[in-house]
Amino acid sequence: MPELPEVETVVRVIRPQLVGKRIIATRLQWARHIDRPDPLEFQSRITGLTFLDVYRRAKFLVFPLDQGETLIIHLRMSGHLTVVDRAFPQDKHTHTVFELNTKQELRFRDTRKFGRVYLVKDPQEVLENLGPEPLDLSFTVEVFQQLISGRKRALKPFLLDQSVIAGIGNIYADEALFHAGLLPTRRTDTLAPGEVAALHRGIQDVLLLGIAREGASISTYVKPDGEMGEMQNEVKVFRRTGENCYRCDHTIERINLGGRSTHYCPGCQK
DNA sequence: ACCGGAGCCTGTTAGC
DNA sequence: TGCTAACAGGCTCCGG
Repeated sequence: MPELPEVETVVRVIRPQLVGKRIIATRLQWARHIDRPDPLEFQSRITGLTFLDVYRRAKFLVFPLDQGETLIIHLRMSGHLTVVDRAFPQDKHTHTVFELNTKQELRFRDTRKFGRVYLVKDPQEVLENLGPEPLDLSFTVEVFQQLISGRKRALKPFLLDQSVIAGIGNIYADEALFHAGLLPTRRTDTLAPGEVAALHRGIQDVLLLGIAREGASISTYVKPDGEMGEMQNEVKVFRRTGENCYRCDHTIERINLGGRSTHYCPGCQK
């Protein structure tokens, strides 16, 4: 499941492959991928436009084009982006394709069809409800404390709320809580200042490690070239139910919290 | 403000 | 071994 580090990895790989190239045609083979505008308008507006840049905002990939248009893609659960030669065999779950002026294609493969594609004049229309980027220099402990203040909520759903902090998903939420030594069921209004700082640190540590390891190939995620990331080898609790904690002698447990499977060490996390 | 549930999807896994 | 049913998971919408 692509989260901030996985999406960042995708951006770093495909940015140099796309910038300066022009879309000469699209193949929309499962039209519901296109969130807006309607597929016909999408196709006519995007054809002929050139990629000016590629960047990440939370788990969204943002592609500024010329003519004041911006393409935005969210990979959700199983989305995968790759730039390949047109002759390269197409996977059966590739539903949306952008043909380039270089005999190459940007292909969006998405087995579970949860992903979404947007073409907008103003990116804020799609991105406006997102909280701060947890790796921005402006995301200080003080800012994080401010986000926590006044809320009464279990830490796990708090971390997953994209309008509070943007980019964390199920894997990195569980890992950040383990790094901070905090139970996922702890409530935001019970944290001491030192615990807030530990959680802030835990979030940044696991996300930076995830980027350094080029993402976690745990369910379906692989890098654009099809190779696995390395972050799955660094994971301390996620999907380690019943296995021993690396730090103490307790067994990793799994509960359901806010409709999400949640993994933690009952020995290390308080 | 927060919680729970439904819905969207299909490959994988658990259970018989 | 082979089948079916439940599950996973990000996000949105809805009602409480």
